[in-house]
Amino acid sequence: MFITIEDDFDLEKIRMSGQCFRVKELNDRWYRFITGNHVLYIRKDADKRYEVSCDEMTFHDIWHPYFDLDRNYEAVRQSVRTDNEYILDAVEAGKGIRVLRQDAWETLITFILSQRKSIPAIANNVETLARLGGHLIETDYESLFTFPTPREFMRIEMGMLKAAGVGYRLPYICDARDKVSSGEIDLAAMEKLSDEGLFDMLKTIYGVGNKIANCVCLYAYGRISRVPIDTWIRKVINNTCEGRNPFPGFGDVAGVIQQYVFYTEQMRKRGIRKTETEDRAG
DNA sequence: TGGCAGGCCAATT
DNA sequence: AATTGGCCTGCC
Repeated sequence: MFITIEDDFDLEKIRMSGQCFRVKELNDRWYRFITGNHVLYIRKDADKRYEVSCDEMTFHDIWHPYFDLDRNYEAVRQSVRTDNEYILDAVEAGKGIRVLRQDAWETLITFILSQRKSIPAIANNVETLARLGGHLIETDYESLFTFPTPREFMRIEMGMLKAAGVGYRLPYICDARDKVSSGEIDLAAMEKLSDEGLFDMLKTIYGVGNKIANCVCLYAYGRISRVPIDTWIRKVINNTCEGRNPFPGFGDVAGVIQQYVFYTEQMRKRGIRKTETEDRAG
């Protein structure tokens, strides 16, 4: 099936924007996304035109909200008022990124795991958990494992969980698992909380601090005013804003601006690393 | 080979 | 309120 997307939409930038750890670039410019029991294969066909592997109803119900397609990102970009050249450049460089609306449970566990880990290490971890506790789904092209639901997660034996390479985060993910399973944390009901209420509730989980709570607010609940401040964003604040956090100035879309900046830093880091490798080889 | 990675908690001042 | 050490493990 073919669809039209008028607004900013760049699959490669979305993949590299660091929100999601199971996106994969396949052959022939196809991209694969996974959420819950759903798998999407998608590729750009022409300007604003995309080929997708699902039917119209599934796209409308699952992927349209996943890609946050009701929001006008062009308008978000144009709302930016700043004299910070770095941020203006980052907004332009990040054009095409969407802040994905991912499954809250998977986002919670994934970002708990993310602390002091490299992106490849996180991705490997998530795949390991999927194999351990998820269930097999067959697409037309491959078979793969879903991320384990809370119920499935409860069935993973402690020994296996320890061996999954989660390290000192083990008690953190166990606390998240237990609070969600018992209903003490109701991820679905938290949808109706205010941004602050949601943030505070997430922080009651052992191992969830400001950064990770904001990640879940932003990447699972679409709270695009939230700005997770990690080492990269901190570095930008220190280097280009003399330590003064500029993000509150972007108001209710600050989280989107943060995503453009984060993406820019990732690209810069990769560029430097590539150069270093080439230098070493040469 | 070992330093370091998308933080957090707890113990100190 | 602000600062600091320690933490599991795997990737480059």
